[in-house]
Formats: sequence, C-alpha cells, structure tokens
Amino acid sequence: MAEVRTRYAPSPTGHLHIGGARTALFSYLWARKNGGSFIVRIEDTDVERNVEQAAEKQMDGLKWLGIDWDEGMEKGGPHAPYRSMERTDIYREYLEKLLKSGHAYPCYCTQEELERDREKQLAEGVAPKYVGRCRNLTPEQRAEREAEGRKPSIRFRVPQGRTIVIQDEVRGEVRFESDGIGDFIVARPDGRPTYNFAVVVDDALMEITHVVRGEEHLSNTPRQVLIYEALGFEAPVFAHASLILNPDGKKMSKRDESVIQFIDQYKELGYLPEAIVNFLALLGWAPEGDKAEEEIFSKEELVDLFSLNRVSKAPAVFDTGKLKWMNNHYIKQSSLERITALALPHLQKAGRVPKELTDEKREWVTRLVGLYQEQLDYVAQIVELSDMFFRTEVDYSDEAREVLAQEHVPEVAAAFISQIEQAEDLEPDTVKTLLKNVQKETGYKGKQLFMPVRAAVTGQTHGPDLRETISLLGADTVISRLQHYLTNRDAVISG
RNA sequence: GGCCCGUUGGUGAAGCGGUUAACACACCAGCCUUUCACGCUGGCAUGCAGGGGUUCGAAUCCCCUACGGGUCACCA
Repeated sequence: MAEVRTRYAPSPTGHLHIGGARTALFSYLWARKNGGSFIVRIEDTDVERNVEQAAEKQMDGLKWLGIDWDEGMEKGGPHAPYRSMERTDIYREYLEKLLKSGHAYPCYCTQEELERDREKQLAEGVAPKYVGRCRNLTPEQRAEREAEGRKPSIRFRVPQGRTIVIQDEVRGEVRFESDGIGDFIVARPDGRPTYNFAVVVDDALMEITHVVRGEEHLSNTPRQVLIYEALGFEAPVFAHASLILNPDGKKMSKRDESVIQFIDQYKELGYLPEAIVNFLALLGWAPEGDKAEEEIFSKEELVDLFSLNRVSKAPAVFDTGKLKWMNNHYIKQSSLERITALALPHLQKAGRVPKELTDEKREWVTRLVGLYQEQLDYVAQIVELSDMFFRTEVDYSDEAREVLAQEHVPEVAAAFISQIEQAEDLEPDTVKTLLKNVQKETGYKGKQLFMPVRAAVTGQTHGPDLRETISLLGADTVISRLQHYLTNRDAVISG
C-alpha cells in the first residue's frame, strides 16, 4: 500500500480559524497515524483576496498547536513550489492538455451576459448554470471574438448524463448527476487557475492520497473528480468533515461573538495548545470503544486513536463551556513555572507588575499565580482574579459587610494587628501561628475567626488560601486594611 | 428552486438489529476544607425529530414528512 499523504491547503485570507485548525489537525493525525506525510501548501489563486502575511499567520497557528509538516511551505520538498501563484507554469501545461483534448474550451461571455443568464434562470425557477453559449463555437466565431479584443476564460466541458461517484471516508459513497453541473471556469482570462482546477493539479502532482476538508467542499468534489478523469489522474479518497456550529446551533459566521474564532486569540488569552488540540480533535470525532468514555487525550494518543471513518457526519457544536473546562484541566496539570511565564505578560500589561523584575518580585509573582492556578480557565484571567492584591481601597462585597458588622470583629482585627506587629516575618506558617494566637487571645475560632479576617483583608467572603494570601499581601497592606476597617467601621458596614 | 448532507438529554457525545441508552460538560445534593475552588460520592433522558414500513425484535435497515445545513462564483 502506498504511503498516506495528506495536506492542509488554506487560502491566505487571514488568521488560522478554528475550523481550519480542525481540518489541519484531522489531516495531520491521519498522516501521522499511518506513518505518512503531511503537507502544507498555500492556495492563493485569488490574488484580490490575498492578505499580506496571512500565510505566515496560518503557519504560526499550526506551529503553536504543535502541528508540524513534512513538506511544504518553508520546508520545501520534492514537489515545490508549495504556493499556487508560483506554480502557474504547471497549471498552464495542464490547461493546454484540457484544451487540446477538448475537455475545456475558451468562453468569451462577459460578466454582464452571465449575470443576465443567471437572473433569467432564477426567475424561471431553474437551477442556475452556464447556458453553454460558447460551448460549441467554431474556430471562425472564436477568431471573431478575439478580434473584438475579448480575452476568454477557460471552461471545463462537463459531460452529460454521467453519474459521478465519490468515495468519502466519512459519508460513504456519495453520488452526483453530472447534468446538474454546468460548465465551470477552470482559468481566468489572465490565465490564473481557479481553485477547483488548481487543487486537483496540486493534489495529483503532490500525490495526495486523502483529501480531508470541510463539508462545504462536498458539492465541489464531483467537479474535481471530472478534472482528475480528464487529466488521467487517479482521484484520492475524500473525507468531508461536517461544519462547526456556534453554541446556538447556527452556522459559525465570521462575526459571531459567542465564540472566539481564531487560534491566535486563544493563544493571546492563555489557552494551552494541548487543550485546543484535544478539544478540536473531539469536535466531530470520537475514539472507538472504551476510549470513547475518556475526554483527555495527548497528541500522541490522538495519533494512535484517530481514524477518518469515525469522524461524525453530523455538524459539531462548539461547546465553549467544555473548552474552558478542558483548558482549566491542562492548566492544573501544568507546572507553576510554565503558567507563571504565561501569566507575567498579562500582569505587566495591566500595570500590576513592573516590566523589570527583581528576583524577589519574580518569586512573589510565582506564588501569586500559584494561588490561582487551579481556578484559571485561561491564563489572562489572572488579572481579574488577583485584582484584590493591587487595589489600595478594599472593595467590600455585601457578604463581607455582613460579616464585618458582627460585634466581635473589631476585637479580632485589633488582636491580629498586634500579632503581626510583633511578628518577625509573615510566611504562611507564621500567619498560621499568629491566627492561632489571636484565637487564644480572643477565644474566637473557626468561621468566627477566619471569616472576619478574610472579609477585612480581602473584602470577600471567599477566595484562595488565606494564609498564603496574607503572606503575599505583606504586613503593611494587611495592617492598613485592618486599620481602615477599625477606623471606618460604620462606613464600611453601610457601604 | 435543483442537487447533496445531517437530526440521540440543557450541552458535547457513545451506540453500527437484542444494552438498565455509555462517558463528559453544566446543574443539584452530600462529604472534605477556616471560605471559595479542587477532589470524592450520589442525583439528573415522558426512550433516540415525527410518521410509516422490514424484522421475533430498530436509536440502529428502508420510505415519506418536518426542521437544520452545504452548494449551485472568473471564493477558497
């Protein structure tokens, strides 16, 4: 059996989208699973829509996700170049072949004519397709139009009465009647190929064995199969994954704000690549047997388990809650050093931490991140979660006020202040001892002791470990907050 | 409109002719904890869009209907 070769062939119109990332991942996993090759190529035949640096952005996204390729952009390989617009000579050669064999013909219709045909068909309620005006032009007629200065586009001559059968690894056999397909353009007047033609030439020449892509390409597939035939190539196996839907069950549109759509945005927010890969893999795919009961898979496990025929035919809804849960899971699994390194830029950007860090401050930040690590859905959340550490005025919650209104609280606060003043340091263990002393001194313990301290110091009735929190806040801040409560108790309580 | 594709709980989903219809997220309750979170335990489906078949037996096979989606570009 021949080597499995798959590819990801985006057009350079923007950043790597979650849909594209999933397609790339599925292709990648399938190639790796079979010990084959994964190719990344850029399909930039539509010059008008190309965006500067978009190809690089696509590749950056793939690299960040850990999806590496064996051949293609940047890497080169036996089938270079891997960018359509650098392959124009190749397309020209195959275009000649189609023209010579009669599988394609020049079409001189103007945009206006085509537009008129289309409107007429729509008005009559027929399926819009090319009327065939230029299908059987005589050489003389062609010469006539050429003389008028018309530049022809090239159309593929779709055979009539054919049934085109597609082998789809996820949908099984899918049949199309060629009569429903009009002659379509394979090359523009300036000679640039259209997508349907370029992909076929590229996939065939690059010996792609499995074309994995989104469902939106399914209807295009019969056209491509026809080109494969006309050129004498063998068609690859196709695998059309269903679309990704937003949480409302609607098709995900570019301007949909309910879902973050681009990989670099996830990176920005502090999602971990392994979480995204894990999540994307499960978006429209599930492992077989017992493994279907698990959710957490490393890239290596995915390579081992992945199979195209287990890709779902039904559209996949992007479950943002699940993604958060999964990312949180991976954050908890990660080393504190890693999460701190990711969190630092966010804290600095928010002005919470200076750009230049002393070793001492670095250590402090690490402990701060450690305090919140297990509840981070994404790393950027550290800024809002740790807000309490950086404000001068404590922001009391309603629950905190209720606690602080209790009769015995001032006594506890005062006792704690004097304990801190006498203490040599404020390490977590010391804080523990100090609170114990307050307990002995005042007789209050448990919630009677801890809640008042937490409420006065943090303004909240819940939060991460109190000892560590107090230790990180430092003696000055803790004392001043307690003092503030004691001197402004009425104002604090009434809000 | 033609042609394709899909439809299991609040959500993601497993299931491929015979199961008490997995598992996970979310949610609720309990335990743990100075609080929250984590973790652990337990709970959570008027039966698989609706209707017809085929079969001893269907979520699983066939047909129809409804709903959702894709595509019919000199976009990919």
